[in-house]
Amino acid sequence: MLSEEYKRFIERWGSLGVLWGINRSMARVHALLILSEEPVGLDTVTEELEISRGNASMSLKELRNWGVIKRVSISGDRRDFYVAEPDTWNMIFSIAAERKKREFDPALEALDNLLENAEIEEGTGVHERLTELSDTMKTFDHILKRFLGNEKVSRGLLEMLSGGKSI
Amino acid sequence: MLSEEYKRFIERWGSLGVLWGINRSMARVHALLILSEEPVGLDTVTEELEISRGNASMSLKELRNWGVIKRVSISGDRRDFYVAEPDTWNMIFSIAAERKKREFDPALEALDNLLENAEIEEGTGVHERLTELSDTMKTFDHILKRFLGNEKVSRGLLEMLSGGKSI
DNA sequence: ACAAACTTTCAATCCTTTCTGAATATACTG
DNA sequence: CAGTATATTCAGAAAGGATTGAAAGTTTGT
Repeated sequence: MLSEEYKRFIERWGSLGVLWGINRSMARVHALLILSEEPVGLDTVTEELEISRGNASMSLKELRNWGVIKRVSISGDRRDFYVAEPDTWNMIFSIAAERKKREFDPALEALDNLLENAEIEEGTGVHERLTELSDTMKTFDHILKRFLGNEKVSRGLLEMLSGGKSI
Repeated sequence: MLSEEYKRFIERWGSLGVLWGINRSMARVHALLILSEEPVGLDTVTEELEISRGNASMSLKELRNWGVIKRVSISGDRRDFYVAEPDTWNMIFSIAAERKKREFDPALEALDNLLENAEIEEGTGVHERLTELSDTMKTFDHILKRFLGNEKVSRGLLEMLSGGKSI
């Protein structure tokens, strides 16, 4: 049984989930796992959050796809249990990587597609703007890839940067 | 009158908009401005995109809030016209800053709120995880602030990083 | 092989968000 | 200042997504 404060947090996290492109249920389930001392099973999720089994099951699956929770087994129990990803950097990187894949990559692709297929006259403002946008996004992409691709390196960089050294 | 290829792009950008937390109409309007050689007025938007005036007006307003389009005036014409932000780095930074504000900041706030109000016993796994998550997010926040706060510095860094130097 | 647990699917329903269009406000012109 | 062009707002309609619950399917452990 959850305290009022915990419940409030779960609801708040859930509302935020909508802004994040994951849905309310998923975010609530995630919050529940973050707040749970013990691994959590499907039944607990449905009971505490008052959502259907189907919804709970799907949400857990999606959260696993995002890499922010993990399945664990408890010996002597046949059921599946879940815990939030314990490494918070991992969690943040997983989210960032997943969102890049879903939101950024397709946009860049759409743009390059357009540049290839629509025969936009060179020298026009539109052509110039689109190529510039594509270039800028590619640079961004490049940086994100490096950043998210090599965890250890990134952490080092992050810690260094956050440590007060001027960029 | 837009070519088929342009129309396809606009629709594609619109679908992506949904993933981005801005809605389809806003994203379509944005795409239209990106593709337009000339400044675009409200009427053009409603006609090309076949949306209501109200929707077009709201979308333009929101896009201005995001800082990805600008209002311009054409002498001799009383109406308002709009163009896409011409500086693509600016555009990307605006989007990043806006999204941080909407998605990241409230999450961090919710977390710190919880830590303050719910008296979670120190030494428990939950307490440890929550403080660690908060710390990690604060580091992230710090970096993002620096990065987005000083445009010139960031650009320099970006260009340097993308220029092949190993991190 | 059986049973317990979990997953998937899907139509019906509920809830949210988006869009419309008329009403309202604002700005410009002569 | 009256009249007209333009822009914005907002209540209600429409569309779109999420959730449920039940049924069918799958996996796992004994």
